[in-house]
Amino acid sequence: MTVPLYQAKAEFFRTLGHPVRIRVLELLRDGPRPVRDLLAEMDIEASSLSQQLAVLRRAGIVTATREGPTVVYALISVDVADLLKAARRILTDMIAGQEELLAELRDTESGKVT
Amino acid sequence: MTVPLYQAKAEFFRTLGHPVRIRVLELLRDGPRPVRDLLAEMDIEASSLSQQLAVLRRAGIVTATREGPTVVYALISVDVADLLKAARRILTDMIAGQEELLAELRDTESGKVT
DNA sequence: CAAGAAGTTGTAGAATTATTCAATTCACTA
DNA sequence: TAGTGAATTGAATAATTCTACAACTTCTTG
Repeated sequence: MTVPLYQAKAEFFRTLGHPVRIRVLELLRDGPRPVRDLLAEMDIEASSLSQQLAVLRRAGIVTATREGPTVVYALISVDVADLLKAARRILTDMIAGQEELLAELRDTESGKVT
Repeated sequence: MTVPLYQAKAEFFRTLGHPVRIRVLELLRDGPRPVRDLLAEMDIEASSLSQQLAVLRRAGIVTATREGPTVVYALISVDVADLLKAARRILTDMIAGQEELLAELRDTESGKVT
């Protein structure tokens, strides 16, 4: 094998590490969509979106197929949806943890020493 | 809320996007471990490892607790393990796909037109 | 207290990524 | 075939992140 798996994994995660790319993947979770559609949900310029789509394409996470004048994107694997779900779970846990911490700090500040 | 969720997600993935950090998380999957232990499995300098541990700490993905002269790291959430598993699934699918493609190319090259 | 082991931090320079805007391709239709 | 909508590409600049090394902190033990 050329690239150790943990390095491939790191590259893969790095590919996901961009707000626009995440949004694209989340939109594609509900099925394939033309670029125009993605663009409509996103308030960025077409070329910026295209740059990010290219990153996802190069990484092999999505596929693009031309249909006449429009290009339709899709996830290569539905497993990507699971991954995003797992990430959300972790994040909500983390945020909940932070809120607890915050609440604790508030209480402490107002005199109650815990 | 301050930061939209998709941005938090992107940051989270970006945090995972480094080979050393991935290895650390994989090692921590089996339970908490002292830095010394991690270091032994990794063939990098202590300071480099420390840098990456700091990234994970700041992101709140791991916790560090001092126990005498050593510092023990642990995952904040076991869900992180699920995430890594999901990632492996996707990657192995992708690699399998590439191999198929490769095989196809090989066949084509040797005369068989598909 | 001095010395050593275990980790962490600061930081400078190199390397990657992001962002933006103009130019380009491709497909369709008047 | 000229024009238009849809999307991509190229390339320059700005911003982040990596890497490596030296200095530093903490704890422990002689």
